[in-house]
Amino acid sequence: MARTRTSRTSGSARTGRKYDRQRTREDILSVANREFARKGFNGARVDAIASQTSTTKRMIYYYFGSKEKLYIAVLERAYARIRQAEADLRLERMEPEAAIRRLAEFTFDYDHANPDFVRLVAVENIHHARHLAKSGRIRAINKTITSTIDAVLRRGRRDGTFNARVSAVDVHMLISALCFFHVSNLHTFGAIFQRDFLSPKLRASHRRLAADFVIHVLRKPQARS
Amino acid sequence: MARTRTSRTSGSARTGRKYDRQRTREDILSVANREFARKGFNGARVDAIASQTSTTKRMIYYYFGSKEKLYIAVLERAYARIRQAEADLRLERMEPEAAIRRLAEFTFDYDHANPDFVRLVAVENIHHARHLAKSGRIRAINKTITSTIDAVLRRGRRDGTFNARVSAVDVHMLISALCFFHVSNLHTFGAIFQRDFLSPKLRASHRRLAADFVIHVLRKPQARS
Amino acid sequence: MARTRTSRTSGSARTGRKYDRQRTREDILSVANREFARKGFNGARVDAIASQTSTTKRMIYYYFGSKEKLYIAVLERAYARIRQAEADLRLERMEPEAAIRRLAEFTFDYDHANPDFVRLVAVENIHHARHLAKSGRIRAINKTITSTIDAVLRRGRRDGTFNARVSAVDVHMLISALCFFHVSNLHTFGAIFQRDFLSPKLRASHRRLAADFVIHVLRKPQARS
Amino acid sequence: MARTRTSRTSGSARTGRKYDRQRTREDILSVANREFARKGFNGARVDAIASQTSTTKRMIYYYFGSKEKLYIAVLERAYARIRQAEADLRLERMEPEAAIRRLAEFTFDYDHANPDFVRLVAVENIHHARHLAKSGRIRAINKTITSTIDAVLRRGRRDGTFNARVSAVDVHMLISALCFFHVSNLHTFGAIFQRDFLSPKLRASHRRLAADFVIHVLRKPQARS
DNA sequence: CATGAATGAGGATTCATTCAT
DNA sequence: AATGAATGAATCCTCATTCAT
Repeated sequence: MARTRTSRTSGSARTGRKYDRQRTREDILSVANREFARKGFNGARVDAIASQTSTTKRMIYYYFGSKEKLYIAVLERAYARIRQAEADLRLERMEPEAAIRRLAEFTFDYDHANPDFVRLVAVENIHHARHLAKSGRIRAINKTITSTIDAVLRRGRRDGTFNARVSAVDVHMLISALCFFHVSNLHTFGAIFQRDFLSPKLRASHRRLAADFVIHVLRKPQARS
Repeated sequence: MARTRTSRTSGSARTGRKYDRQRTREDILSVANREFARKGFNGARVDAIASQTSTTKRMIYYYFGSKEKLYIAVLERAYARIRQAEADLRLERMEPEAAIRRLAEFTFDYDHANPDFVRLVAVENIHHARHLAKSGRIRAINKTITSTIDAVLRRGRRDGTFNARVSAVDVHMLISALCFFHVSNLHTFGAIFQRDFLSPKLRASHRRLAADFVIHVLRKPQARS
Repeated sequence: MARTRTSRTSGSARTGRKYDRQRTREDILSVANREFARKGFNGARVDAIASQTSTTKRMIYYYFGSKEKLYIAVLERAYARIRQAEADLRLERMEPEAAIRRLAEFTFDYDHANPDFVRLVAVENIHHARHLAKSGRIRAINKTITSTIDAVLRRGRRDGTFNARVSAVDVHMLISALCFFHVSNLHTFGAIFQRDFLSPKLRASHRRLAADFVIHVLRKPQARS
Repeated sequence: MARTRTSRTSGSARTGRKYDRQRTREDILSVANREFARKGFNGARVDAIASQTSTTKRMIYYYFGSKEKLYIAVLERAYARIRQAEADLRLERMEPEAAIRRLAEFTFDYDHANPDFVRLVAVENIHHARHLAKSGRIRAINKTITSTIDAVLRRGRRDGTFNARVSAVDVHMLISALCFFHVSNLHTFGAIFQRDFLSPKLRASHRRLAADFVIHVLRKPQARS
């Protein structure tokens, strides 16, 4: 829903649709996402992006204006996607603890299924979130996740499952931390310890650990020092 | 150790040390570490590194051969440093649980005190640890940490404190994951949620959570679901 | 006059004049005149012109064919305007000396009031009048000024006021030279000597000097070396 | 004098002089002067300059940094040259009126002999002297001319030849005005009136006029209104 | 051993113009 | 008659690296 292709009154939309602006944009964004994630902002080549696209380099500038604006558009799309996927979980219908565990597991799975998203965020952190700061849209997009978590936490506190020490942002961060790292640092760990972090067994174990961690932190303290 | 070779035979050493190879190398490495950490491999400029150094760009090539080799040398130095700092902890003298807690807290503190190390590792992951894989030295350097942890775990299992489900690499990874993210993703989180993750209070809380959870995972299971 | 042709036969004229060819053309020409005068031929951007217009870039090409043809049209308009303004002076009704003085003062004032005309002519000279040479119209347009001056000179010679050494083109050139420079070289002089050549006092002085000297040159020689 | 080539301690200077920095710089500046004068700042092509040079485009950037800095260097050189030529006139040794007449004639001749200087100044005026304003050097260079004229004027006033109404900057401007125009507007006048302004006869007449004009303005008023 | 000078190859971006209704 | 969308061909500039003592 939303994103109805060529919803605007373009000449092409009415007729044979030789050019499809939305499809072309999405094509460019998808390729650019991969390139930026794998080479970093500076390592990415506009030429390389163009050649993997059905259009030309000139079109990239026509649609996005500059390498940086393209990069920001890629960031926006990446955040919009994960937040949308989270919204589709319908956490508000679940029991608080089950909801948090589901979110943790989902995050773990999403990060593993979308390593280019993880790397893109890592790239942006290298650059001190300088580009992200320029996009008001990204901040708006990310509003949903904390408010969703917040609602779950509130229910959990009401029914006595959760303690009140941890905020929604904290929970989001704790979940992200464990899930993100397994993907973001996959390569250095692999190279150093020569261990296959993609093995189903290890993944399942880490997935469990991540979920356990958040639940552990959220639970009502029961005689902890 | 081992590095004394060149400095002994250098002509400069005899003539009052106008040029100090080790000092110059270290100067370049230190500056390069910062530049690579803050700009990424491709974003880093050899010119920029040179101009922050007491030597010239030509010397960088003279000493290191290429941008990539310089980068690898920076990586080696960075890993050597953290592993050395860990060795200085003398974990083998502590009680198993205290040792692990100490290691977790140390890692947390080290990552926060050395964000450029964290970023450098992030940068290397962007590049799929391609450069790290080329350096046999780095793998050798990192042997210490797992063997150290392994010894602690063994003692902990012997005295009945720790369970046997978690390996040394697991512990290292868990600790790293819980500490790394707070520094590596500081900027995106800060930009999106406008929260100061450098505040002492928040830092202390995350530090505690990290250490607690590692211990929690290692402890003998006592009726956990 | 003469231009009524197209507007009469245009479809728009019949349908309530949604599009007014003449008005659109004039709009484009006016904006283009400013842009070309301020940026030079190569520095001027068709996009920049379009965006200051009520129409689009496409229309500029539709009406004028190319950047160069637009530029030539701008030149033609600029020359037509000044020659028309001169014709409006009705010099043929004045005494010869008064007529020449009036023309000199008018030229001085016109150049100051229309710096973009002065700059446009300067721009065209940078390009060796290459574009102007292509326009027969411009040559035709400029016929008037010399013939007007010529008539005045003839009267002046007849009544014994003027000598016969100076031609109409000479007078036109002398007047232009004395007036043009103050506007055309305003900026370099200002930047170098930090003096305000737009001050009313200085302007009045230069205006006077210019007019005086033209008369001086034209007058019957009275014992000049 | 001055400009002793390779006076700095360059490696090449000591040996076979394969590369001569000063000569290369001068080569580039000379070609760039022509290109900028004939095409304007925006019309000039760095590629075109390079190909007329004994070096490469890369060297232009190595020596001058950017197209704009090259252009500014060209401007500085152009002003330095004319001011140096003026200094060589030794006006301080002449009678006041002869000195001014000599300066006017020299300026006329210089402008005709160096049309690219005239056009360069015209180009800079198109750009509102924006680049010139960035160069403190140019202002310094131009100090000499006004102080030289000022000394002459002072002598002329003392001996009763000159009136006190006109300043040194005024004189410089009056001289420049008439000489400059004949060169700067050569092409439009030629194209419009199809008259050869380069003919020796016409040139001599204009040269005379220019000198007469300044003297006329400077002379003690003798019964002028 | 040390180094100032030079550079080939490529990189992002712009601009006038045309396509296709 | 009028126009939104698309684009080939430059254009300025940068960067890691090597030359030549």
